[in-house]
Amino acid sequence: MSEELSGNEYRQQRIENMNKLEEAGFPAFGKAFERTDSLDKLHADFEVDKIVKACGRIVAIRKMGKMAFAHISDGTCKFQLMVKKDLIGDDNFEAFKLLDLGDIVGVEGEMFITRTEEETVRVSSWTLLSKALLPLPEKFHGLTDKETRYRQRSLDLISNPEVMDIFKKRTQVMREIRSFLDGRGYNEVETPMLQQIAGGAAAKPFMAHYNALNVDVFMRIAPELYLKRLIVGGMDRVYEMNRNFRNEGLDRTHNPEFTCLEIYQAYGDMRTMQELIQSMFTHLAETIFGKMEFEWMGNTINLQTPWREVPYHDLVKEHLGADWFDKTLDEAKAKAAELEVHIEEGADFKQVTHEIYDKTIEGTLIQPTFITRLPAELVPLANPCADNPELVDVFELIIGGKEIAPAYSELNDPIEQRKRFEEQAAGDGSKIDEDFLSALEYGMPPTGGMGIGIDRLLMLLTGSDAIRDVILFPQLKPRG
RNA sequence: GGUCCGGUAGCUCAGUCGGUAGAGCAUUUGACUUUUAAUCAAAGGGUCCUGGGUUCGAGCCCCAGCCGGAUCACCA
Repeated sequence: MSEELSGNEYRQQRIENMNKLEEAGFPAFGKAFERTDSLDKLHADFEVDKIVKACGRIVAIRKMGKMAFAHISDGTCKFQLMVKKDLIGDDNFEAFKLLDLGDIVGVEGEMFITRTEEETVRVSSWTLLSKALLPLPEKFHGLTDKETRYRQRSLDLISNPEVMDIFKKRTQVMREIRSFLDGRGYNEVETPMLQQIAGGAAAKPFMAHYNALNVDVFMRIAPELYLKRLIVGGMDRVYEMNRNFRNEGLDRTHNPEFTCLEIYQAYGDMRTMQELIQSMFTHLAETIFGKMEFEWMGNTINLQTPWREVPYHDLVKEHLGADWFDKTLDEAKAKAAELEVHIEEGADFKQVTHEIYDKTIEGTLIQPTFITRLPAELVPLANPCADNPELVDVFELIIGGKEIAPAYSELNDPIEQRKRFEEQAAGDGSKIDEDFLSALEYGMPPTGGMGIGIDRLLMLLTGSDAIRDVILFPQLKPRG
């Protein structure tokens, strides 16, 4: 309440200024303005004495007796304006002095360079495009309160250029991913977000009700089972990059809706995906960021390929000793206790090993690393390795100690697939996607598939520590 | 969910031992034709997150709650 009341004082003053401006012949909310170019382009094509039309939000203003300087910003960059009373006349100058920080204006004038060597527009006429009734955050420190930044992203974008930059990078990355994949012959497709069976992953779904059919539907947790139907149908290379929804916790690396890129390639396998992701990531790093080294969460990460590849068992032996897989269950549990890793009742040797891996090994893999040949129990939807049916032909890509992308040589045996679904569903037949299974029974070619968490990739590329810094409108609790 | 940290002017932040609520920017008024965190002079602006409690007296201490952050746990 207090902020609204005192906010109203600022608002009241601005409304008074607005009324005075309107009396002086400056309507507060103008029409479309045909500018010569955006402010970054005006700087790029700067020419002394060139007459230009520019527009933007006033982010700084220095008024003097008979002249004034201001900076406008349009989200690309800033540009300085100079307004002189003798050039634009008394009335226009007095009206200009009624402008407030945050107002959006359009100006016309010739470009020149000031004594302090700043490219500037000498204003010959100006128009008010939109009056700002509320004050902007402070110019020097900007807006730093994280809660306000996430809740009022407009303000965040206005006052923090580095935030604008991150989201422009996000746009570029997504565009470049599409053009990279399109160039390699992959088809972008859209599959259902509303699904009657939420398959393709193990996660709690969001639910909704579809009135027209009178059925409950789920927001998808993964597009996987639909993309594989397309592989069966003969779309040999498909991808989808869009939102998944998971009704689970929310923290620094999890948002309930997140963007995932899933790629499938018929007649390929996990190796196909391994080549693809290395080429794609280095391409993004080079073309958009112009570098291969990224600072992320206190580490320097080098994306130079080829990336390290290590079979799961070798990695475990590296950290836990060459004789690890000769140990007994009790010895393994003792080691877990020593490492302060909590083990559930009834865990077997493989589960103990994986728990230790999860808690103490994965986080140490800072440089890009493919973990391959995982135990089949850990990965239910992958084909076994040719030389060992207990292992599956997959990789998990770890960067900065975080899982960035899993890839599989996809399971295409419908009988085995049904068996695994039945184990997963634990007796609840309504959870088994029969339609998908019958698609598989028509025959799915050997297929390589991969999922990439786009938000986490962007965290890495932009050096962001929190997923909320790469999602424009992150989920927050309603204000109390 | 556990633990720890935070919430004070529009914004960024101070606030000592429990004793009249502070600064910078922003705002208002005045001066100022090359400023750029403009400068100079003056002024106004507060439900100290909410609700209880202790006390003669609470921004400060205690309890409960709300929101945010960090971290651990859970969760493919």
